[in-house]
Amino acid sequence: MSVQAIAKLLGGHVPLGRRVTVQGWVRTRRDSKAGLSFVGVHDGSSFDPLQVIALAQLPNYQSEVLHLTAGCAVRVSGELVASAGKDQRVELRAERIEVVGWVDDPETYPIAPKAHSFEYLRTVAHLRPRTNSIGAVARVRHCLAQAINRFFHERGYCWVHTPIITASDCEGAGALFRVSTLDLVNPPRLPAGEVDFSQDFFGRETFLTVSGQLNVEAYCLALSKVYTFGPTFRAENSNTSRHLAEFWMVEPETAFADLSANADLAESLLKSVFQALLEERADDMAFFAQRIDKQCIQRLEHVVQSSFKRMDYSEAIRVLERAKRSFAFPISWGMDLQSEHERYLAEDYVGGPLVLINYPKEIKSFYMRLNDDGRTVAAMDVLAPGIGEIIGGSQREERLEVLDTRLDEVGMNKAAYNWYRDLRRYGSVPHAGFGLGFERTVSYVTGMSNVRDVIPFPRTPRSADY
RNA sequence: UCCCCGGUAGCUCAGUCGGUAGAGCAAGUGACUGUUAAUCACUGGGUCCGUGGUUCGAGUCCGCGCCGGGGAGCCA
Repeated sequence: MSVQAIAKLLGGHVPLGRRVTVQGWVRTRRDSKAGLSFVGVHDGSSFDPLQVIALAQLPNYQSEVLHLTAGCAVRVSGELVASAGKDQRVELRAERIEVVGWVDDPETYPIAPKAHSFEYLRTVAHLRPRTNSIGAVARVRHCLAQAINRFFHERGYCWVHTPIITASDCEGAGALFRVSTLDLVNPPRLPAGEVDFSQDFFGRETFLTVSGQLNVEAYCLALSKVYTFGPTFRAENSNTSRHLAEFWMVEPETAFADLSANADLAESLLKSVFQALLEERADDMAFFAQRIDKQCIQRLEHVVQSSFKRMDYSEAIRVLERAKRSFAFPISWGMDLQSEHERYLAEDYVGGPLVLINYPKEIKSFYMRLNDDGRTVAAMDVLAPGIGEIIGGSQREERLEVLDTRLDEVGMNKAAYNWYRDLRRYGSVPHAGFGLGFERTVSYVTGMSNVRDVIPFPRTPRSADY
């Protein structure tokens, strides 16, 4: 008897009357004095559990089946039949139920068949994937990751595995996690007293990467279309529903592309993966729409159908200055937008995703291409209603002299960027790219309001359990 | 890091004026039933976050600390 994924059985891919085996964990058990029990079995392959009919004639009915509780692991063999109940099309009429693993103490099993707060579930991160919500998030996350890789692959982009350990802070700012094998208590020191990193593992100071961008640019100027998709680390003391110390980021980089092409790519990427999600995970999305965020499906459908509004930073400032409502932080040209401004633009003024472009150079990174006006750079942020900045990117400065001037202006050490500057000396071409926050994307599509609940094991300040 | 709010049963929470604690859900037992967040009855279940203080007496008031949530900043 073949082992089948429950998704296959519920999806109608196995004919009625077939004898099959399923393996999974008990979600619920309901007993009927008519001489049978209903056991909801879940294996993670789909949102819905499979209803198993356990007749009292089973040899272990009294001794075991009647003691099954949420979380017990079972292997069930039987015949797939049409269901007499109304909430499912098929069910499994058990001929044999083997209890593979019991739950020690049902009273204290952390995942009771009841509603739990997400705050609580974070404290049992090793068991929370057994819940409806977190299980659905895991499948959605996988679906999006696959869709992203497929999107780029189909367009000729090469997935580049940029390093996790890096020697330079590629943004020139932001806190990094140090990577070191030195003795923290008694490190080797130079005569002047500073720590002697030449004796460290790599012979120099190293950190966990805050972005794969600089490295992927090197591959972009050889393979033309590339992207990274991997973990990223920021040691910022950020305590919000949108920040993690370890998160995943997608960073495409396209040679011979300008800012407009970059924005086009961002837009078609989001549309493509949202479309894939709606098609492939309708079961999980229906759950999110029912229990988490009523708008989530129509929001995605709207994004897929509409075209993203593009707006110059300067125009956005004019819009904000004209806005009828008042802001806690007044805004004027040259200032970075506050969350309230971004929210107003995306949620109230546009009512959908918005691409803001051409920011003042002073508030953006050194590698962004200087526009002809001399005071703005070819930067772009994609703002999504409800989540804020979901994508940040730019056309890169491909002119060495201009790049050097910018490095000097921000007071960065040019020598540390020699290999990056080399790219501008040897066959430099215009190129552009962006970073898509993967957790923010999962959060946006599911309506899960905290990114800590859309990554399997969240890392945040003072929290790295599990 | 800053500003607010919170920490009481396995979970979600209530707890009045300071007088040693209660509900719902979950769990256990029983009844009932092709059930499906089943229903009904009964039962068990407490380091009131920690620490110091005020008081005859602290879940309750005060100080400090820890943890969590919302917002802000940083950003993806």
